[in-house]
Amino acid sequence: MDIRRQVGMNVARIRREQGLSQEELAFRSGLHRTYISGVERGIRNPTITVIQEIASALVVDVAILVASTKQNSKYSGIRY
Amino acid sequence: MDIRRQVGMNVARIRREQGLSQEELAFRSGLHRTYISGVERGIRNPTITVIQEIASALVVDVAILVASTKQNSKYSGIRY
DNA sequence: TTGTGACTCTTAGTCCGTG
DNA sequence: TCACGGACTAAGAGTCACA
Repeated sequence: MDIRRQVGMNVARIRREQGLSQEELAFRSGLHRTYISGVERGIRNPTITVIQEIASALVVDVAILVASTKQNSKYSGIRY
Repeated sequence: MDIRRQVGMNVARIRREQGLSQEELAFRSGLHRTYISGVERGIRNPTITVIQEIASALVVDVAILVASTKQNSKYSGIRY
């Protein structure tokens, strides 16, 4: 599983859970709307600082964004 | 707390726990030794794919490398 | 509201060294 | 064994018009 797709799926899922548009997330994270789009689709290869900014805008830990879907599909199963 | 330092401390700590040199980790991860050095010191801004390669070489999950564990700050009294 | 190609500018990442 | 620097090439950051 490509880590970029994994991060993208997590960002998109959490963003939707919070009822945000890509544009709103872009504004909150200080990134461009099309860049957020690229990250969510897994075609961008973001640096750790960018991921940090997105995580901050979503008010979640960076570890949540890089976690495999299998682990965080149900929060109950997470082991740290 | 700078996420880059956080990742750097985690990489350095886990690498030492496994008794590996920077050069050995560089070889296993397919990255350059000077780059590993920079990541550990927090002066590099690695992409998510690079972090995954390092995580793979250390046989840990990516989430472990980005985790902000309070244990790290007082680990061995290291000053950064 | 989001996807996409095509950019420019900046930095990620390599390779040569030294102390 | 590692920190650190200079110079370099590949790739990411960041933006836009348009679909």
